[in-house]
Amino acid sequence: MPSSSFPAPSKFPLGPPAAACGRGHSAGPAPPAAGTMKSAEEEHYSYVSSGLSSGLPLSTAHPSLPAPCHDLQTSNPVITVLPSAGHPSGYGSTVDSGSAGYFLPSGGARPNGAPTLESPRIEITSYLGLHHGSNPFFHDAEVEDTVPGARRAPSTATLPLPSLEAYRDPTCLSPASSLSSRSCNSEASSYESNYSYPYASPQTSPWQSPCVSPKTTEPEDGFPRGLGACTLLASPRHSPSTSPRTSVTEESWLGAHGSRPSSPCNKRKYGLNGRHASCSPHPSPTPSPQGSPRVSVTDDTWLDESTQFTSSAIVAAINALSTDTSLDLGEGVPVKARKTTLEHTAAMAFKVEPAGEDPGTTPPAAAFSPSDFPAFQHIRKGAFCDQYLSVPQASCPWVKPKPLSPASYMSPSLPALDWQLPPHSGPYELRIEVQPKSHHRAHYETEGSRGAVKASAGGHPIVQLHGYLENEPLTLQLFIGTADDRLLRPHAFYQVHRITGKTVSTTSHETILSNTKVLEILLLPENHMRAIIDCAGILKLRNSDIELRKGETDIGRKNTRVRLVFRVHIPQPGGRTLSLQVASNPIECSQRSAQELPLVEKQSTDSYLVVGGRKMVLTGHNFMQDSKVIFVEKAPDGHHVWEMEAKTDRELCKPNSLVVEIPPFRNQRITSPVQVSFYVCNGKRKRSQYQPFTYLPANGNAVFLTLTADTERLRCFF
DNA sequence: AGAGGAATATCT
DNA sequence: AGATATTCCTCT
Repeated sequence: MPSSSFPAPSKFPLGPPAAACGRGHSAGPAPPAAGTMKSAEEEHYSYVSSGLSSGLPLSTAHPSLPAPCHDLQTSNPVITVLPSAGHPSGYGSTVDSGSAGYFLPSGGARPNGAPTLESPRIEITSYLGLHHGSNPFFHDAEVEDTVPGARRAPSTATLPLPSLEAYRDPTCLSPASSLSSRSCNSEASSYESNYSYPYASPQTSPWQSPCVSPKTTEPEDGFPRGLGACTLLASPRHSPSTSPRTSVTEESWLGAHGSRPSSPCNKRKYGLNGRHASCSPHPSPTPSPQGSPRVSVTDDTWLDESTQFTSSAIVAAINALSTDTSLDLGEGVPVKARKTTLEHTAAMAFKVEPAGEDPGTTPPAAAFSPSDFPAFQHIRKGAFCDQYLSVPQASCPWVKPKPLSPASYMSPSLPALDWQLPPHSGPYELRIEVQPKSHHRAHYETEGSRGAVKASAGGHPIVQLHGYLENEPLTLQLFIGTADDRLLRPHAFYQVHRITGKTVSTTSHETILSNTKVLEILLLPENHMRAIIDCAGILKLRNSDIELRKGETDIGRKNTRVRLVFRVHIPQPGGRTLSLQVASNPIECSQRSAQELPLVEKQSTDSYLVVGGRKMVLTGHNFMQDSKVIFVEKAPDGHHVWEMEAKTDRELCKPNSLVVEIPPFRNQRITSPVQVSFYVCNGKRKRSQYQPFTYLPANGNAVFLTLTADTERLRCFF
């Protein structure tokens, strides 16, 4: 089994498409402009194309689809995909066996396979309500492929869409869908997306239309892969004509882009107007409540991964779903406004909301089986793509399609990237043997690569699949996922960046699922199904670009932590496929992390003359350009304290080191011992920035300055 | 390419 | 004013 292939990405690089799917469908952000939206139905129709294309399996391809599972089990459900062809039912429905279940995010499939939603059409109502219907999260793991037809039903659902628009700026309205970062993601999963499509998430619909630019629709793109779906079709809906946005061409987009909007709002507006004219109008003064569902996650918030599967996990999941969509309770405060941190709390609580939105969660997807709507699959991409604002490719270099690697194959039915999968099932366990460093500065498209993610102890992360005894190599997929407290999903603001070169020992192949770039790495039996991940860097996309995408509800500001997400699809007897997934520890991707509190690990000497003006070298971490060293003298009486800033010799400073000149002590006339200490501060920050640095000598004693009788020569013993 | 640092630009 | 986000520069 080689690999899985991803559906072809759509043309858009950025594409929200995928995301769109996920989210949109599910939760649906409410489309701001209703007008723009097409009816859900339409969407469906549009999709029509044939089913998925099949992937091309290489050796083992499995067409099967993922199935959601219900069980939450802590463990994780596994998803198996059945190849079956045919029937629709399966897709989300059945649960399969055992193991696995995995959660679907929003989808609503039912265990039995029946999609939760049934009606074919999607109603897009915007309201909050939502429902998701059933909990989308859990579905049976296995998914069978069913016939396309079968599945379709799912559609049903009304997607609750919150009013998405509201979400960000009233004016701007973004598409809303909330899903956070994932929004895109959702799409990412191609399959699912497909499935989801039918639903048209609220968000989707509305936006889509506008979005759909003709081009998007085009298949082109180049991505032949899998699903090509995108190509799909230009579904009618997409037809440019239809959509207002048509007018907006990339160019226009570019133009807009070109000059980055300074503020998000502007951008958005721009986007809206331009693209979605319709939207603009809408901007209801009142932001729709729902607007953005997603609460943005802030740094603060994230939880451990572990939680995800626990009961709390469930809750979390729910929250997650809701989150995105969430309408804020309040009102339509733009998501951004909200900002992260807080939100959690409150937000979460109620989040449950409409499911749909969350891309990440997107349960909906699960619900549908591709089979049901073959066409959809394609659609999804296409649709999605369209829906999102297309980003100029230029801006999204990473989007470029690449040739399939041999290993890859497209399987139409692999679980969407925002589906929650277990790390182990039966004899198999996908494990991260060596975790990545907790910090990796991502690079912007305007910069050169900043290299591969490394392991904290040097070297690179290592992933291994245990329990696999076959002789066939498998494809390990890697994408950048979120690290917040909501369900794991592709990160909208970061993409994995493939690194090649002589220093890279692991070859990889790049594909795009939905809006998510995925790196495919072979796991070879001869290597014990173990791979050294030295080919994965992290690309940061501009917040403003991503936030403009339709359906994207996450905000990028302060959303700088990610996780490396690894997946493997193991063919099972009977044609099913077992999908396992494991995520790394969180990785802080901003430069600022390096600006955190300075830490002195050691100083150049432990004893030397300090007569005014001796240089001392401090080595540690997080020293910055403006780091200052403040010496503090405390008189014997303990009441007289003087602080003095040491001069820093920048020319002699090297990374992670500070060369400072110890200032002459004020109390030179004091003949008794004077306690001296110093601390290092970065930037202009004051309190929080100042990190009283307690210098502790090796023996654990405090720092004392012993003044000799002659006082001219002071000896400092640390 | 791969880093590290920092100037600027943008929010909050 | 501060905190963050992006873009630039420089160096190896």
